Amino acid sequence: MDTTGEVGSFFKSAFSVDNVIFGFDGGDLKVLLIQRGQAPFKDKWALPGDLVYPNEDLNTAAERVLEQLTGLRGVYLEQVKTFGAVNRHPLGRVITVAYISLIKISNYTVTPASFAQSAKWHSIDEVGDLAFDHNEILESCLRRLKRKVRTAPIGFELLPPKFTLTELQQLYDSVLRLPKRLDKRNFRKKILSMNLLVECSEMQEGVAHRPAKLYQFDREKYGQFVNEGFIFDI
Amino acid sequence: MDTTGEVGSFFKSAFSVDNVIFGFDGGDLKVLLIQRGQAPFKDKWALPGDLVYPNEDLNTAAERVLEQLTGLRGVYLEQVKTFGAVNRHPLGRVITVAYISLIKISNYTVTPASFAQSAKWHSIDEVGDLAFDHNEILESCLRRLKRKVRTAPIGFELLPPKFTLTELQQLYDSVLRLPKRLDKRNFRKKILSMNLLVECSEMQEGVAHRPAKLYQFDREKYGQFVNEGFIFDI
DNA sequence: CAGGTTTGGTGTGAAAATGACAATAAGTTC
DNA sequence: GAACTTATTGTCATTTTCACACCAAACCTG
Repeated sequence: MDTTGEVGSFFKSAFSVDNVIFGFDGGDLKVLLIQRGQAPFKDKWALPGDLVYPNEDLNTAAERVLEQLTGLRGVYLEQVKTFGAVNRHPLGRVITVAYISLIKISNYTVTPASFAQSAKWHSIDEVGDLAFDHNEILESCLRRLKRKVRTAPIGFELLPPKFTLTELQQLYDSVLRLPKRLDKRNFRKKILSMNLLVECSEMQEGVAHRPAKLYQFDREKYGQFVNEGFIFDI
Repeated sequence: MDTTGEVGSFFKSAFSVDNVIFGFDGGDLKVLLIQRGQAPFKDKWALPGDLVYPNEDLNTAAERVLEQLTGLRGVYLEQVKTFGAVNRHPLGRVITVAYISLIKISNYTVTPASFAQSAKWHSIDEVGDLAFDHNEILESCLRRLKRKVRTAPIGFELLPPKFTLTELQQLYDSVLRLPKRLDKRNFRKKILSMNLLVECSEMQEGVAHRPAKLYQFDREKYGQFVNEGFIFDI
């Protein structure tokens, strides 16, 4: 970083964070979008985001945006990419840092923050034209999610603490969208062989068929295994 | 992105790009660092970087920094991560977008830009204390390189157009730093089985032992294969 | 030019991982 | 209890991975 000369003349820009909030409800992968209440792009759907406060870290800003919208704290958050095309924002030079967050959709109760006219879950392939360059941002984040879900145990962030193996597989199927769905027997073999899931004593309830066993992801064990060189891979 | 209220009050920040320029000379993996000529951090080694011009895209800025320093254009460039801790820059709020570039070290001839007192290749593990948060940035970029070199054919960007299989393997060994070096026979089998290398008619020259065959990476074939679903993996 | 030195180049077999495949079990509903 | 729905489980063929050692070809030296 160089600071020769008139640094001051450069301080005419702002930066924002935009948050691609993913959720999963057993069917499709979903994104939480807000409908803009003001110009520019009034009434268009957009990613939740905000300008970063002058004395606020980037991650903090992303956490804040998420909390204002959902009331949730301490959820999975990952910086993905920064978008800085000169004219991406009509009101000035604003670059934006895109984040992914993964939340358990059942924990979410509508809390539209003041800046959102309304917020709604959209199926990942029923997202229309978004404000700004948000379609591009969403694309990038989705690609990142697809890669990362196979190399790190982050899929569990989208499921309730206790889940069935079928639910877990459905999650992978919806995120990855492979030409062929995963094979049930092979999937179970693989995920169980990692020894990262612990069987709960309880069973699934309220279903009109044979109830499945519930499992939990063992975060501690995962930490140990990683230290021993284990690499998550599905 | 929200723009309610006094947008103007936020436009007091600047952003920069910092470029982690990797090179390989047959021995260690190297990074190109500059020694700062001014405060802050005068005389400290730092990543080459610069503030982004008001009407300049981020990628363009990264390309510019690279060209000013090395005279090279059109080389591999990848955005890695954005660093925005509030106090990372002593002179104001400056967030920086970190890029990796990979260059063929032999193409590089010292062209210290006006902003650099001097520029020098440093072995990746002989990098001392850097200015700003540049050690952290370098760490991130190195991690990214280690991952990416195994999942995309970017290693070739660090080698001359024609190279021997031994050189290629040495490159992987230096980048990955695995507990055990790669097995020569297995490595050659794997890389050749991808059908991405074409044998040149020429041989290695100027070595005091049996000269090796030279190979070239076939970028076109790689493009085709990717379209057919091929995934590079070493 | 012969012998020594250095790196280049090559194949096999055991073990592990992958991937395709279908029948029975345990509940629910009517 | 009959029909329905989803849960649960194992085998085998194929492919991939990984460990491992020797001869060949060129150069250098004396």
